[in-house]
Amino acid sequence: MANNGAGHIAALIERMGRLMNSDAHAGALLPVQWEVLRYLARANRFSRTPAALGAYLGLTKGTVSQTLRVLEGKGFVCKGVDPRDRRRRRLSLSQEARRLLREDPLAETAAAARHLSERQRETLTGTLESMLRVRLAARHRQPFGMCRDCRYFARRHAVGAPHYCLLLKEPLAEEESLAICHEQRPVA
Amino acid sequence: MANNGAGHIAALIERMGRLMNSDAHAGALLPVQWEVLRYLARANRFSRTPAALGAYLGLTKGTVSQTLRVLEGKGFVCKGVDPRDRRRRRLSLSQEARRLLREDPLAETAAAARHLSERQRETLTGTLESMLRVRLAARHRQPFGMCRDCRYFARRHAVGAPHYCLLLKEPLAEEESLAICHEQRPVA
DNA sequence: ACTCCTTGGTATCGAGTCGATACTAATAAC
DNA sequence: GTTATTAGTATCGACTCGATACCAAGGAGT
Repeated sequence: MANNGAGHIAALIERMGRLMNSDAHAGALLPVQWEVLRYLARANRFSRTPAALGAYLGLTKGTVSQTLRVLEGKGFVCKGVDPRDRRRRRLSLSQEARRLLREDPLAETAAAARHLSERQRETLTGTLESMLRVRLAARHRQPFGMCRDCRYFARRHAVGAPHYCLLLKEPLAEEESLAICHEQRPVA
Repeated sequence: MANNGAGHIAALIERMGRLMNSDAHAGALLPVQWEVLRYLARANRFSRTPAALGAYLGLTKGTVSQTLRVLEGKGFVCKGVDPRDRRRRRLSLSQEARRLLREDPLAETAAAARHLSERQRETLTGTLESMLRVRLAARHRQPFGMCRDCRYFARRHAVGAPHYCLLLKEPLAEEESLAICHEQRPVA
């Protein structure tokens, strides 16, 4: 079961997750609702859709639809329609949601990480990223990595825009190259 | 916000937690129900009570009561009464629950940890434990550490029993010294 | 064109979490 | 012996969550 401490590591992460879940009941939001807001704040415009959100959080589309309805009712999320594909909805955060994110309870966990040494933080980041990659691959889930680390990212390709996406054939702002993307495929 | 990568670490752990939550919808149980079973499997007899469970999971007593009622209805948990304090209930797992725990979805995460090197696992364990300690202390929460690492643990103290608890004044079996305890206070 | 199929999203249902509040019973403090 | 305090339950309302059924828009093949 817990051979080589692998089980212990899983238990530690789970306990941490529980604690964060307990933190996330703070304020006017529930844990998943915080996660939705965080995702929408970090995702680029192609990825701010119910489907991508569901893939990121590992939820069925029904659940996503319901949760978005609640957040829309609270005035944190707005839904528009994608002009290129009128089935898709484009999600965006309200100003109130952005204000709320400045009191994100995730900061409590970040504060605990700040007690580690610089070197410990670097190692921890690398190790967690490695575990996450393994886990996501095993579940055939998209990595949702950063746009500029993608094989379809072309730096300074278009005229009039800093960068360009070769997959979606759209110009990219500098800021967007740092956002996470639904379609991201890491460079081979 | 994400200074020194501390925010990134928090985001990684949260993402991991989400993934595990998604895993934990497997089988006949819900994520929290799995956590209840895991706790009851790891806690010593003094700690298998609704109050200790609530403290461990960070839930209010009402929620714990409700969740236990569901698990009792499914035949995974039994409730008895503590003869020393008839307000307390003593929880125990059924054989069926123990069988179920052999298919614990947490094993998926443990498998991902097994992809790390021995050295990486040791470092990760230490770092996570350190973060957890900081976080628990900040929330004034009990550590729920192992019985034998407690200041009230007396090795080979009693006659007829391997060990002894100086706080509760009860003999302890060898096996129990490895269980987690509600009252545990690490050695100074 | 026209069907067939896939994809993106919604509506509704039932089980269950979760905090809040109000309650009961057993113990502890004085 | 009265008065806290503590352990647990009961009930309520908001919400998550998967499952199922459904609808609309786009795509593929003929």
